[in-house]
Amino acid sequence: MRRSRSRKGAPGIVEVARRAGVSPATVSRCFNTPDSVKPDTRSRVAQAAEALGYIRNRAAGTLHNQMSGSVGLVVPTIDNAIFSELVDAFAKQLRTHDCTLLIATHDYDLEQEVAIVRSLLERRIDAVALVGFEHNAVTLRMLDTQSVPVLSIWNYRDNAPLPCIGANNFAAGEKAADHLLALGHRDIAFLFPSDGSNDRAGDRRHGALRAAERAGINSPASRLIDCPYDIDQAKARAMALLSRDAPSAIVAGNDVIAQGVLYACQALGVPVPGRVSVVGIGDFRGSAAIEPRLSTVRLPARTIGRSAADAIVAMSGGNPFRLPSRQEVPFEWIERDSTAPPRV
Amino acid sequence: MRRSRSRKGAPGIVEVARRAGVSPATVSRCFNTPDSVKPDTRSRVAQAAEALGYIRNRAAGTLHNQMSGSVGLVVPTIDNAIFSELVDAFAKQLRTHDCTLLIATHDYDLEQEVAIVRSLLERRIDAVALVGFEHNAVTLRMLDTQSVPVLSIWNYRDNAPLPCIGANNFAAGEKAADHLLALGHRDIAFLFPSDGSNDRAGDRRHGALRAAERAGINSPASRLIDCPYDIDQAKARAMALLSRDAPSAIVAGNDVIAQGVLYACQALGVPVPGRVSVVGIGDFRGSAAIEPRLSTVRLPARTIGRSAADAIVAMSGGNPFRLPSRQEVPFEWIERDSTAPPRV
DNA sequence: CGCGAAAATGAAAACGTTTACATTTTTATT
DNA sequence: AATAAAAATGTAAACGTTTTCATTTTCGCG
Repeated sequence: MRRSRSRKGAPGIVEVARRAGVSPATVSRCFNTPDSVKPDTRSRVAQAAEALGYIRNRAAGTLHNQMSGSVGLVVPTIDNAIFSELVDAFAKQLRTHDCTLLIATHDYDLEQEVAIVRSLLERRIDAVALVGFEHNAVTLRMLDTQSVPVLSIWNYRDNAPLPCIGANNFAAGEKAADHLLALGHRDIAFLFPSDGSNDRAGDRRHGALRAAERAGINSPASRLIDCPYDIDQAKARAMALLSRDAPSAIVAGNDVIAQGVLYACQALGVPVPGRVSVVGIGDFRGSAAIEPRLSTVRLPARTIGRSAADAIVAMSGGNPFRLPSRQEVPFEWIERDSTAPPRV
Repeated sequence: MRRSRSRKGAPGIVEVARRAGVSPATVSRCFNTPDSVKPDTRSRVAQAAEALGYIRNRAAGTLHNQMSGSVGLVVPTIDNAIFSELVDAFAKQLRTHDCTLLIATHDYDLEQEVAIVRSLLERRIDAVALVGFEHNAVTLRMLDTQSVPVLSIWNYRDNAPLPCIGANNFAAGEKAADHLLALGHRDIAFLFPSDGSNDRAGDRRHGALRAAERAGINSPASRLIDCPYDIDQAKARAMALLSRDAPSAIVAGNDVIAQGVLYACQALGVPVPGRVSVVGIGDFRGSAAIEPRLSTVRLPARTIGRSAADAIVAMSGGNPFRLPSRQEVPFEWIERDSTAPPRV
């Protein structure tokens, strides 16, 4: 029994070259710089490649010129409406650049992230996109040592420590709270995850709280509720809150939480927006369909995903101008039916 | 200005070898077969690698032995609760095997799938997982020529044309309908996507219809409604249906559709399950929280994802026993609050 | 101590491309 | 038609590992 050798009998560039009656170099050029080969030769090569079922081996090229044509994407999770839209858009746009996507998730565990990034680096990805700004120092150092461009996606800050493309989560949080305040609400509860490694949630929460303060409201601890991005837990937390001492309005850390809150209201027979107003952040799939239709801050996940893909391809081109140092993608307030002035 | 050369100054295996005072071969062995090197040497090497910040280049290894340590996963989309759980579990389990995931989506377009698989093959993935059984012949031929193992995931059939791991979607459809029939419903509407390339949905639909037939019900065309896996569209379709001529029960092609149906009922003030019973298929995140809590057939996405990851790693080991020819993962009927006997 | 076997290591040849450079062919210009 | 310049192609040397085979070191045991 021999070793695994040439993938069974799959032909290489030299077989194609032989069949087309040219040198391997010419075949290579047909794929990489087609304009540099005579149309006639080109078609002979194409025909030979087709006949042989040739599929080039990018690993060989990668070895030679350090470009793999793949980029890495590291997200906390995709098992959640939060990121799936972003990832989907990113993946699709990447394909238009003939670039493949290596993806990995770490469940908000930054230790895992280190291992993941190392693994991506071993595969010589051309660039990597990470969600948010909170990262292990080791992660960042490795990336730097290997001089692999990094792009932080999803969140945006004026003073971001990394090139980034995303929405201003602080402002989004402000916006959500401001809407409620403008309607006249004074007793507002905030349901946000507190996870320290989640800077997006942190920014939103700070933004919302800042808005409340600005309006002269000092929220007691009982109005600041810790809640993960999980619909079941959100529903449970909201039911506890509502059956004890319902506020007149609730700001949810994202639409998943808002959805849980809405279900809690239904379960308890609390009218929305009659008795309680609810705002979300994100505008996920389904937020426009839920009853009552959810008022929320739309974070343009697809736009971010697409721009990020374009940017990362540009960055990985070895381009010295690591282009989009920072790009803020605007969000939008979407008013629907889950908010109204407080009962007097 | 030179070409891109050795990634800036990132050290290679020979630098590590020099620093540790051993040959490159020994360094290589430290990573691949640590037991074959003396503990003392091993630690010297580890130390040198650490000091230099060495990250091995798998492309080089791939070139040599045809194993990349990456597998491909091709799904229609991840922008949807349907697959995100599956993909997430698959990705996580793969990491436990120190294997990376190349992912791509084709939006139910089998032409795209061909291009995607070619692109994955160029990166020399060790195996590839595809969703379902419907694939372009070219796709399958390429895979065969390159002798790359394929695993079909998500759906299961006794006579599947490919090794597969998944749930029996036909039986799941039967189960959903049977529950309604057992409750005494005779006027049932079916909301399913009809997309020809979606064998999972097709199987479910056939299963549900078969169950109805078996009960002596011959559903008129007006009860067979075409509906994509999209919550907004499902809601719209359901509103049209309910406001015209409401059936006593609805089988939804999956939980996303069911969710839309439930929202439609709320929007119209149709009591569930009082006036209309609704069953879903899938048991997605949120189906247990929605009001009324959705009765559904739980398809164990995470279990499938995990098993599929294990299986594909086993298959890519060059193992001649392409192990799990077919593996059926059982589903489970989850009865909650959206179903009841018909009003008399 | 010495011997043979086993374990650890080293030397060097792959692996399948890409690309700088050399060479040949084509084209444009006179 | 001759020639210079441009375009097309070929030659061969990388790229950074892994692995076979050969060599050296270590070990067990008489």
